[in-house]
Amino acid sequence: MSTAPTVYDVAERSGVSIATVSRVYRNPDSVRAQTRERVLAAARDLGYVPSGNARGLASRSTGVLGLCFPDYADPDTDAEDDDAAMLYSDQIIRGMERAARRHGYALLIAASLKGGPESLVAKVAGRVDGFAVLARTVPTEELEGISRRRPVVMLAGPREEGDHLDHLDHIEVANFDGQRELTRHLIEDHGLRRLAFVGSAEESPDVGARFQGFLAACRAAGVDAPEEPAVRAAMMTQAEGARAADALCDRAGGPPQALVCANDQMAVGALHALERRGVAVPGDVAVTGFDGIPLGRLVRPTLTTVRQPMLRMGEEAVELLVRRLGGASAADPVSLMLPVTVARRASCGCGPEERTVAIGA
Amino acid sequence: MSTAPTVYDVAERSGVSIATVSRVYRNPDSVRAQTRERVLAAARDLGYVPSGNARGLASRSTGVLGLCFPDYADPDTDAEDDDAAMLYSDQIIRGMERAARRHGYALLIAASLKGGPESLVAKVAGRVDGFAVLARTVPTEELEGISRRRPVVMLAGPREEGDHLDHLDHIEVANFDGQRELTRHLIEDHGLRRLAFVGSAEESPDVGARFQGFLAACRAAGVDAPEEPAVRAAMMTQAEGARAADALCDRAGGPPQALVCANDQMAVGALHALERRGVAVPGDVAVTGFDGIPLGRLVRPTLTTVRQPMLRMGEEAVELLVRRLGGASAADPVSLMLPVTVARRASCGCGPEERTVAIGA
DNA sequence: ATGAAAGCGCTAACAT
DNA sequence: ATGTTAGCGCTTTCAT
Repeated sequence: MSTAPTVYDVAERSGVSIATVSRVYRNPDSVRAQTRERVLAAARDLGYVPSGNARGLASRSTGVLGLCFPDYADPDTDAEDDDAAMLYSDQIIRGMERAARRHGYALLIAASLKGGPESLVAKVAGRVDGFAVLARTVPTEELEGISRRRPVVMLAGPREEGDHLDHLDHIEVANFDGQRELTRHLIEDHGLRRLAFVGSAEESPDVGARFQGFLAACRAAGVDAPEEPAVRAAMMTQAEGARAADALCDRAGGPPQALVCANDQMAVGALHALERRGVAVPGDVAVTGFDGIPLGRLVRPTLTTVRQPMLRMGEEAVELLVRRLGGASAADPVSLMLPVTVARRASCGCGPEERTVAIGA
Repeated sequence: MSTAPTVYDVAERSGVSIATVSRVYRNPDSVRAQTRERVLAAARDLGYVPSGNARGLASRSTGVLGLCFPDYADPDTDAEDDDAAMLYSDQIIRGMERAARRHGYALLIAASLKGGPESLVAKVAGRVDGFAVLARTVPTEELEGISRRRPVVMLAGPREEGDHLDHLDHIEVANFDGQRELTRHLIEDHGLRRLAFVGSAEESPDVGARFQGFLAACRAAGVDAPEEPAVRAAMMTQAEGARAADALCDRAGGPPQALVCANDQMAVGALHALERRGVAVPGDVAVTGFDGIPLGRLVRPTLTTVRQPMLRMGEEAVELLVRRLGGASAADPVSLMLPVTVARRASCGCGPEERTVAIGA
C-alpha cells in the first residue's frame, strides 16, 4: 500500500492550488465548474480520499459522535440466545446511529477495555465532537475533566447527587415508577403478598431505583417490605437468576409468591430453574423482569416485564449532543427521564395476550 | 466550552517539553516515573485529552476500523417489531465491535446517505485504518480507488466476476447451498411440488444466488422450475411480502404449495397475509424465509428459514482487516464463504420443535 | 531521560 | 475565482 495521495498530489495533477482542491470538497459552488471537474477527475485517478484527521485537526470538528459502553458480555449466554438477547447497548447503538445519520454524523463506538493512561473514553473523546457514556463505564473523575471540554451525555445512571458530574446532560428511564407499578400490579391485581426482590451485589443506581420502587409499592399496599433485596446476585446473568430462584425455593418457608427480578436476564434464568424444579409459573410463583429484551417474548411463559425505551434513549442522546454542538453549550444541564412501559404477559398470571401500560415521566 | 488544552499546555504546566508529554502517553516507560507523574497530574488538572486527529495525522494510523452499510430502514416495520427484527447490520456491527475490541480498535459506523463529492465511504475511509462495506452500499468504482490505499473488505455480495473489485477481500455466505437444501427439504421431505419463489426487483447478488439454489433443487428433483421468480417484490419488506402472497393466492390455479421467500421480512409479511385470508400455514401452503432474524421465532407458525451467521461475518471482517494492517497488505485477496444453517421450524410443516442443519462452505 | 524542530494533510483567513 | 500562508496538536527523528 503506497502512501496515500494528498491535496498536493491532486493539486499538482489538476494544475490548481491546494486551496482550490480543498474548496472543491468543502464548498463546491465557490469553484468554477470546469475547474471542479478537473480536480475531481484528478482525485478519481489518484484514488484520493481526504484525510479525516487532517480535516478534523484544521477545522476543529470531526462530524463524528461517540458512545462508550461497558463490556457487557454475559458468559452464560450462548451465541444462540445471544441473538435474541440483544443487549441494551445494541439498542442504544441503533438509536444513536439513526439519529446521528439524520444529523449528518457518523458514530464511533467502543466498549471499555481498560489500559494504561490511555483509557477508553480518552480514545473516543479525542476523536469525536461529543459523546454518550453508559453509566459506570468510566470513572467519574475522568469524565469530569473531559466534559469541561466537549459535550458529554450520561446514559441510564441517575445524576449523582451533589457530585462533580451534575453539569453533565443526563438521560435516564423511570426505573422507580416502572417497578412500583409492576409491583402494584402483582399485589393488587393478582393478590400476591409474599414478594421477593432479586437484585444485584454491585451498587447499581438503576437497580437501586427499581428496588425503591418495589418497596414503595409494597408499603403502599401494606405488604411486608424487607429492607434488603431477598437475593443479591453477583452478576445480573441468567445463571445467577437461576441460582437465586433455587436459593429462594430452598428457603425455610418455601418459595415466595412472586420473584421480582431486577432484569430480564435473571428472570429468564429463574424461569428455567423453576421449570427444572417442577414449580409452575405463574401457578405456584409469578416471575417478572425488567428491560424488555426480545428474549422475554420467546420464553414460556412469556415474561412480564418493564420495557425500557433504549432505542429512544440513543436518539435523545444524539439530539442533546447536537443541540450542545449547535451553540447551546452554555445552557444549563438537561436531565431527561424517559417513560417506561409495563408489559403484562404470561409470567405474572395475565395470560398469553400482551397488555401494556405506559408509566412515568 | 473554552478551547481544549494541548500538549503545550500540559508541557508548560509540568515544566517539560511537549515531546515528553507525548512520550508519557505513547511510551510511558521511556520517561522517569517522577516526571511521568508530574505530567499526568498536570494533564488531569487541565482536563487534557490527546487529540485523536492530531495523533492520527502525525502517526498515520487511527486505531479505528469502519463499517459502511446501506440505509436499511423498513418503513413498514413499526418500532415494536423493529425491536425484534434486528436487521443484518445490527448483528454485523456487534460482531465487528467484539472483534475490534479484542484487537484494540474502536468501530466507526455510518449508514449511507448520499451527498455531493463527499460520499459516505469517503468520510469513513478518511477516518479509519481499514473498513468493511456491505454489498451495494457504494458505487463499485468509488471503492476501487479507495481500496488501492487501504484495506477494504466487501461483505455479503459475491465477488463481481472479472471486474475491478476482485482484488478486495470478500466474505459471503452460502446463499446457493442454503436455499438449495431448504428447497430440497420442502420437495423431498414434505412432498411439495408446486413452489413459488418470491424474489426482489432489484438485482441483488444474494437474492440471485438464492434463486439459483432454489432452481437447482427443483431441477434435481424433477420439479417444474420456472426461469423467473414467481414474484419480484419492489422492496424486501413485510408489506411487499404480504402483497406477494395475495397476488399468488389470486392467481389462476390457486396458490402454490409453498412460498419460498428471499428473506424473512417478506416471509413474515406473507404469513400475515395468509392468515388474513384464512389460508392455513403450513396446512394449505408452506412458507419459508431466509436470514434468521429473531422475529422468525416470534411469529406463529414459527418461520422455517436459512440462518446467516452475520455476527461471525462481522468478526471475520475484522480479522481480515487486522491481518492486512499487520503487514499482509500484499497478499492475494481472500474470499471467504461462511456456512449457513437451515432452521426447520413450523411454517414448513416440521412441527414446533426447531431442528437445524448446517450447510455449505 | 529529555529537548528541539520538522513535518503529517488539511482549512481558513487574507490576498490577488 | 484562485493562490499564499499560517497554523491545527501531535509524533518522531536527531541531538544533547
